[in-house]
Amino acid sequence: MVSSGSSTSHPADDWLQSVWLLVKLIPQGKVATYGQIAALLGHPRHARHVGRALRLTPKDVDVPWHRVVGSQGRSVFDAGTEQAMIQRARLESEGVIFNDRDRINLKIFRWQP
DNA sequence: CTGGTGACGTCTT
DNA sequence: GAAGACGCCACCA
Repeated sequence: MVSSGSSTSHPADDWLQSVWLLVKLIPQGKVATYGQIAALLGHPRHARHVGRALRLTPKDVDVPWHRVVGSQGRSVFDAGTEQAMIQRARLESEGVIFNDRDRINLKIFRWQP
């Protein structure tokens, strides 16, 4: 059966699937960075593409995107935006502590596969 | 093809 | 430590 590329699978889709799959592995109460996800997938300099993949995540796919933050343990969203507040609320409800400067201590909360 | 853009990261001031 | 410049690369007008 299908051996070579299924007409329905596009290289870009493969990337999206890989990102979603990995992000799903982040346990509750832990976070990962975009760069970390990219590196784990074998593409150290594709942090932005991880973000793109998460942005394209369909609603019917359950992916804990809120557990992915910037390299400084800070949300990449501007404070005040809907996304930023949802992310913070969900993380805090999982036990993640935010700094007085809205920062997460990666030494403690970073996911280590 | 060229240029602008983006759920990022790193280096330099 | 904050802010700006660059780097990276897929995508789109």
